[in-house]
Amino acid sequence: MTATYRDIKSDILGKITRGEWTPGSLIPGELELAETYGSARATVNRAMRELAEEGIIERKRKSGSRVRLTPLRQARFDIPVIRREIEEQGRAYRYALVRSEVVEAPEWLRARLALQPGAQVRHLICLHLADGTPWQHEDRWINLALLPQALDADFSASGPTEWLMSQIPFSAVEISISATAADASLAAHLDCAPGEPLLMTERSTRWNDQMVTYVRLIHRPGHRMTTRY
Amino acid sequence: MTATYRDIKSDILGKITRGEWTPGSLIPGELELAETYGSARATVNRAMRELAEEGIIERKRKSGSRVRLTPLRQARFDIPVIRREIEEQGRAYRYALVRSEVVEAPEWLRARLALQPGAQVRHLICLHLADGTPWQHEDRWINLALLPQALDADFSASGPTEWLMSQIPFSAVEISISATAADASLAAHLDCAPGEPLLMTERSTRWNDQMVTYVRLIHRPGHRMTTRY
DNA sequence: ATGGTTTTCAAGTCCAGACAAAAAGGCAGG
DNA sequence: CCTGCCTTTTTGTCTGGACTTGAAAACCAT
Repeated sequence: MTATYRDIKSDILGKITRGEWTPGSLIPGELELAETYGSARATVNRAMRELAEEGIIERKRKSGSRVRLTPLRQARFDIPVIRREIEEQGRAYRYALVRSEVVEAPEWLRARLALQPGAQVRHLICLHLADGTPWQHEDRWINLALLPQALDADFSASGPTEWLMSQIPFSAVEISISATAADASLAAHLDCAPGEPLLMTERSTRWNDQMVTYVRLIHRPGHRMTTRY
Repeated sequence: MTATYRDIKSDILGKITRGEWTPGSLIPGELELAETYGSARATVNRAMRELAEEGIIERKRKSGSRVRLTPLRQARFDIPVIRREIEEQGRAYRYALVRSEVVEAPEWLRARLALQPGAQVRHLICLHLADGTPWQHEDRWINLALLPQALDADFSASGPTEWLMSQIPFSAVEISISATAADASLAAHLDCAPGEPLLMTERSTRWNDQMVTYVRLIHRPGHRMTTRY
């Protein structure tokens, strides 16, 4: 019958959304709240900590907790494993390897991955399809200095993403989203008009301060990433 | 000198990224870990809980915790308050109201906001500029049935986003990102070529199952949303 | 075998108390 | 007035103990 940290959390959130505690105002201290809710301070602490993580309130030692003036909105998108994303829609997933080569890293990639001049990379272009229609275009570069196994790996049957997940642990990732226009090759692969606006996700994966792989994922025309909270 | 939950967390993460504990494998139980680290179970619990939140491991009662086979990657983007985003770059923020009208909600908006036929909405088009160059185009619709104050509010000096934050508490938000092409009007406002691919963020804000506002934010050409982890 | 019931185990939560660490505010000396 | 030190307040974390809950597994009767 006693208050759970969830109860406390939603009660506080209620007070904020109902306007009882206005943005910028100071929230009672943990000790006081623990008393009013009849719980331990640790329980109040957890409730408040989670609210802070969610960007609702701001906490500082000595000064106390206050309602954020600008509720820091953050969107969390799941980066799905593409095979699963498609199969969960009840559609048939198909993978196709468009191109595979081992080359010296071009200038722009060297800059991005901080590679030595002359470094070898494996470059792959793949297509992911749902019920036969193109879903995503994958342009993948793998650092062979760090992942020599990638030289012999066979990507004709399944994509490099799944292979990579079994090969490397990761330590840091940078994701970036932007819009780009379809060039001739993209248009052909994604079955759309040249110049069509497309959503692009770029991802660099790092391990111990070394870049392992860089991928440019171009989504099918009209694709949208959605999240709710 | 004793292990903190952070120590434990990073040690476990290390074991996973180094491959000592492989994807799918079972992690020792909290009690056992507490013993090996010489800490209380609650401390181990916090470490493990956070790892689970971050999608590194998967926990189930009775079965125990195991390393996720597909490390659920999720990207978290901060949705900045635009004024601040620009000012933090040391650039001058400027706001301009392009258009303001009160109209009957068009069909597509009614469908999206679940409005009654004939419902009145306030429609605003604004521009946010950094050092005089266009940064973001805001196309905002406000439900007047829910927010009648919006009828009289003056948006000529500052944007509706900041006004709204002071007016409504929020309860649920849906954010969606996609790519779109610049039409003639967008091209003129954002100072780019028609047809140029642009990143678009759409946001619907709800309060108590009623749609309060819908906004379509079009970012300047070349804009990218980035996150790291 | 089959389906329902009980056991058992691991995670989930809570508590009361303790100490640590950050930071604001006050105080003293220059 | 400024500077550095000390005190106090508040959050941050840890402990060792307890009870709760969900789900797998074992048991039992059909």
